[in-house]
Order: sequence, then C-alpha cells, then structure tokens
Amino acid sequence: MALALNAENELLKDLNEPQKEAVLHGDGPLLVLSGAGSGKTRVITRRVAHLVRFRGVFPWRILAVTFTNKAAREMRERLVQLLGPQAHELVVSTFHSSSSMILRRALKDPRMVDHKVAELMGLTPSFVIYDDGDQLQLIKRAMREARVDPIMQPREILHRIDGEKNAARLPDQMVVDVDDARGVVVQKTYHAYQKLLRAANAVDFGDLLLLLVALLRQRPDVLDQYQKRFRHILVDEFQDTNPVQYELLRLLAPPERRPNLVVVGDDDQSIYRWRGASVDNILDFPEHFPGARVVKLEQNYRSDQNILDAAHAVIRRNSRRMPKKLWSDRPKGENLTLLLNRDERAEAQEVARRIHGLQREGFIKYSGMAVFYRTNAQSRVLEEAMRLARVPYTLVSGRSFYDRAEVRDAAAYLRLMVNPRSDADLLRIINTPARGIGDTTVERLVDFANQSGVSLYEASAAPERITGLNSAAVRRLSGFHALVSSLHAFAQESQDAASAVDQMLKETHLVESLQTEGSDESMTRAENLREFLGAAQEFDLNRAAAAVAASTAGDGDTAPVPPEEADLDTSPLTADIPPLNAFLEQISLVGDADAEVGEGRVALMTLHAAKGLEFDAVFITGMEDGVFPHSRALHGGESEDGGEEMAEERRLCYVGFTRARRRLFVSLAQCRSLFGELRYNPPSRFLAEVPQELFGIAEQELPPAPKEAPFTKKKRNWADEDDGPRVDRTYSQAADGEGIGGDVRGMRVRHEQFGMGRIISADGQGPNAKVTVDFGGQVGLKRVIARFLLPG
DNA sequence: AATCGGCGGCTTTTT
DNA sequence: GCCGCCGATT
Repeated sequence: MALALNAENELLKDLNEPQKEAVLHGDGPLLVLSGAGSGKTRVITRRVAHLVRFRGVFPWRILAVTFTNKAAREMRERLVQLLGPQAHELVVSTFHSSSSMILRRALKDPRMVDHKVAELMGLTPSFVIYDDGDQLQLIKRAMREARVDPIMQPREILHRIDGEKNAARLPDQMVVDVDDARGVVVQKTYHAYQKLLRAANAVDFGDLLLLLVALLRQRPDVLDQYQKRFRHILVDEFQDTNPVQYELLRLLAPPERRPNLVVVGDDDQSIYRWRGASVDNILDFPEHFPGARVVKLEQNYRSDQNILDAAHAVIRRNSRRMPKKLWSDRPKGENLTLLLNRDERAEAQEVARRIHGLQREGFIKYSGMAVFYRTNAQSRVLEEAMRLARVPYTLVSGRSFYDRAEVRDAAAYLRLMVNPRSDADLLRIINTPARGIGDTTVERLVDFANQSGVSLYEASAAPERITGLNSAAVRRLSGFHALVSSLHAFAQESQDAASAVDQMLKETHLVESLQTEGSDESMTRAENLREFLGAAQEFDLNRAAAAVAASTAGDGDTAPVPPEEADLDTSPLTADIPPLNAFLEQISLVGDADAEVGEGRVALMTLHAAKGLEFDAVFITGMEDGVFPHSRALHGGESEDGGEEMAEERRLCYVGFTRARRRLFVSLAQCRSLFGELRYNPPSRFLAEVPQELFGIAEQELPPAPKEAPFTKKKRNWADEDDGPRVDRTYSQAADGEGIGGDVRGMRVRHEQFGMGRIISADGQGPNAKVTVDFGGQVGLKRVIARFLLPG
C-alpha cells in the first residue's frame, strides 16, 4: 500500500492545486477551463493514468478524443510512458477516426445486416472516405443529376452542405424557406449528393459523425453497447467541438446520468467557428450538464509576463468569455518588438534579419523560432526572403505528401481495390496511366451506368452493351475492368497493406509510365510512389507492433468486469479492420503524420496551424487591419453574427501571442500588394490594444511608402548584403500616381526579353498599366506591361 | 489527347 | 498575382 501511495504521489507530484483537482476529480461531469500554456495535456494524461492505476478502471473503458491526429499521437505517447503496454488498450483518437471505427464495426455486426437506419443503406464495412476534391466532384455530379439551377458555385454548395452536416442535420432535417431559392438548391443537391455517396459505398468527413449520430439515435441496442463500455470520456480542445460532435458526446454520455465526461478547453482559443465549431458548447457546458464541476487552470508555465500581458490586453476586449486571467511567476522578460516596414518584402527581409540576429546571439535556435501569418498567400514572400537570407525553414502546411497527384492516384487505385463501387476514384484513374480511354468513352460509360443504376465499375463489365462505343473503346474498357477486378480480388486475400500496394503498382504500371516519361519531374513522382510503398510497409510494421503490445497488456490488477457486462466487446476499436482498409483510413484521416517540423529549422505557418505549439521566439507578420484582422471581419458589425468574426480574429491573435515563450515580434508593412494591387492598410487594431510600455521603441525609421510602382525591379540579392539598416531599392522610380507615374515618355527602360528601349506612350493605372516602348532594331515597337520594365 | 490561354476567384481548413 | 477550371485549338 505504501508503495502504491508513493506511486500515486509520483503521478501527482509536479501538479499545481487546480491541476490535481482535475486529475483526482471523482465521478460526474467536469469542465476544465485551461488557459494557454497551463498544462492541459498533462492534466488529461495524468487523469487517465490515475484512473487506470489507482481507481481500477479498465483501460478499454476510457475514450479520449482530440481533434487532430497529432494531438492524439502525442497523448498516446505520453500515456505509454505513464502506463506501459496497457496504454494500447485505451481508445485515444480523433472524433473522426473513432466514429469511423465504430461505424465499420456496426456495419459488420450481424445484428445490423438488416439495419433499419436509412442513412446507412448501401454502406459496407469497407466504405471509403472521400476528401475535399472528391466531394467537389460529387457535388458537381449531384447538381447535374438533381437538375438544380446553377445559381450557386459548387464550392459554396459544398460549404453549405458541410455546414448542415456539422449542425447534425440530414437533408430532410434542413430548414429551408420555400422562397429561399438558394436554400432549395442546397437541399436538392444535398439529397442527390448523399445518394451518390451511398451508391459509391463512400462517406465524407461530415458523414462519419453524422451517420454515427443517426445510427446511435435509431439503434438503442448499439448505443447501449457503447454507453456501457465507455465509462470515462475525455475531450481535448473542447472549444472546437461542433454541434454533431457535441451531440455524439451527449449520446454516449447522457447529461441526466451524471456521466464521467471530462472536457478540457479554452473559450479564448476557439478559432474554428467558421468550420462549424461552436463556442457555446464550452460556455454552456455547466448548464447542459447539471452538477458539472468547473476547474480553472490559470497558471501559465510557458510565457514571460510581458507576453501574457499583451495577450490579455487583446483578448479582454471580447465580451462573452469565461472570466479568467492567466498569470505566471516567470519574470517580466524582454519587451515585445514592433517591426515597422515599408512593404511586405521589406517585412520579410527584416524578419529574416532578426532571425539571424537571434540565432547569432546564441540563446535561441532556429528550431525555437516561428513566423506566423494570417493567410497562406503571405508565405511566398517570407519563403523567398528566408531562402535569400539562407535561413533554414520549413513551411508547415497540412498534408503535403498525400496531396500530390501521383500519390492520390495510387490511393485512388487502392480505394478501388477495396471498394470498386467508388466512382470518384474510378473516374480519377480510368485513364491514368493513359490507356486510351478518352472523355467521350467515359461520358458514355457514365450515361450507361446512370441509366442502369449501377456503378461505373459494374457498367464497365459489359462494355459491348454501351451504345456508341467503337470496338477499340470496348476493348480498352474491358481491359480496364479486368485490371480493377484482378486488383479487387487480390485485396480480398491480402494480409498486409504493403503487398497490396506492391501488387497495385505492378499491375497498373504507374511507376514505369512515369519513368518512361523521363523528365526530372516525373522521376520525382516515381520516387514518391516508391515512398508510398515505403509508407505502407511502415504501416504494417507499426500495426504488428501495436498488436503485440495489446496482447501482452490486459493482465493488470484492475477490478473485474461485472457479470451482467460479461459479453461487452472490450477489444480495441481497430480490431478486425483489414490492413489495407486500415491503411487507407490512415491516409484519409491522418494524412502525412511524419512530415514533422524539420529539426534545426524555423517554422513558417498560418496562425491557425500554430495552435497547440510553442516557440521561444515568435514573429507575427502582417499586423495590419485588413490582413490581420482579416478584411472579412472588418465590416462585421452589421453582419448577421454581430461582430463574432472580429471576436474570432481577436482570439486568433491571442493564440498567436501565447505561442511565444520569450520573444514576441509583431510586424507590419505600410503597404503591401494584395491581389496584385498595392494596398495601404492601417496598423492592426490589435496593436493599439497592447499597452505601449510593453514595447521597446519601434526600432526602425519608417521610410516613405511608395505610391505607385511603375517599375518593379528584379529581386535584390539581400543575402549578399550586410546586416545594416537598409533602404530597399525596389521602388527607386517612385511615381506620383498620375497615369502610370507622371510623364514617362522618353524614359529609357530595359525589358528582360526585348532589351533596352525608350517609352513612346503610356496608358492605364496601377499594376497593369501598359506602355508602348520602342526597342529599336528588329524588335521595334511593343506594348508591354509597365511592371515588367526595369529602369534602363 | 494533350496543351494553351482566357477568366474568375480569392481567409483560415484540425478531419 | 497566382491558381485552377473550362473551352477551344492542334
């Protein structure tokens, strides 16, 4: 017993009081309001470990959900450290991934064979998950088939459908006013779209949650099973839950039963409202779950006080917050630094220069620094500056590897292997590599399939029945059908993902066809496909290792299962999913998990991507009204959400600031080109909200901004220059704003292609102003865009 | 069947 | 300013 106590103390020793309270909280709902850097992951992992080791809870009774795979992986790793192999019996995964697994299990369950859940009709356990691109394709098809008025962009319809799914509404449950033409379009398309998905044995991301909710609502027997199993549910980043996710939680943990539901989050860090997340979920939690205990974690262990003060100064302007204030017993630390720049290039240069400086001082490594921006479009200039200044950097952006065309092709083949009904995948690769099946043939195939009510794959089985096809087309189609059919048969037998990938690459000749092309680019693509095979091999190895670990767990000294629950399924959710399906699931839901921030490199990312990370030094660029806060949020007062958009921008700013441990640089440009146009934005309102005394003095003189830029010079080679204060020479020919800059006639100019010349006449304004130039000799008169000219 | 050019669009994007 | 889509062209 003494030993156990010591072990327990070990588990609690470096926790502060509220953290301990959350870890030791007994039964019933608990809301942990956890400010930035206050150790929330630590609370969740310690609580899980405590439940298992000191409260006799079986690990398989615990469901821990996160939003991102990265968060899930980190949590799992920490739990393995705390619990050893037993941790593999826990369910630690994302909402989507656990929903997907529960759905697959349910579809497989013999009791479900005649499942009465209409929304699930047509789905088999090997359903595939459609991504963004697939969705859009399907939307277009749905629009055609439902014959809707093309008054809306497919993208917009998709977005609206997504919204409906996030709100847990099926097509029939959509609330549409008859006069609302657009709403009618959305609803009709939504109906057709769902039909197409089911016909293809496919789901989209939204379906994973929505269909599970529908299933649990209509099948009390299934619901009961999971309610009984998961006696402890923990949710991370709860501020980002959307209504379906919340509904799912309420089904699994009904409020009236005082469930052991622990949600952890920070309303101030809710930045995904536009994706359907609802801050109300966290704000109203105590109401929805009567008797919920609330614990606040307000001690920040990450940032110096100055940084926290700045962050607080910004976030306090939001109304409708849970009252709390972060504090730290860390020193005040360095002042914040404001970087004023003439334009976005100067800004990027300055950031690169400061990064060099910090690195040279020796206290902060490249890997401890990050540059944030509001929109991806801003990254280009920053990247360029980093390259020229020889600052090693990584661009942190989602899931690059699996987004490459050739990898997606390979994935499409794999999905067809497990699910030949997947029309979107078939259309993607029917002529990849080129096998002479052109648009006309495909069109006829699609028509035929529609008329016969079968999938494209099935339709291609008897191509001679398709009207209008010549014999060559018939032959090619049946060849293609044979290929898919053979791959499908192989997949049924295959015991691991890698052999299936290998077989697929062999039979399709994807790699060879790229190699015959011979260009550098196609060689890289071929290489990517081999890497894809490598990923499958690695996946198999990991899976084997996890299986071993799970089988050796299980013999702990936890309490016995009560006899009435003896038939409860306690196996890992991943059990029984065939390897190839599991691999595909990982590709769809996890993406490129290994593409981690490079060691020894500065990280460049959007503010959204920065959530959950921390760095010694942070640069926030583009601190201008219109950039950050984004222009869309600027005129938000009268919009339907009453300034919620601005509130979200402010939370984003708070997230950005609180990523910094020691140094925070905020940077703005007096003007920047946006959509090819020079824009003069006022400094961000968030800057004005930060008390002056937190800043050192703005260190640079702000050079006068250019008004118009008739000549954009080629990039200077910044890296070759010294580090002194610089005056960029890009706009040495600043003009006065009239026409393309006063009278330019007669001016000597140089053009990259045409050489030297003299301006004859000019017309137009702004970036697309054109001039007629006499280049003399063979070239003669040319009308060119003024931007492409250098001063001669 | 592949390529070229014009046109529109355009925040963020865990899954 | 850049990308992606669509239609037209060879």
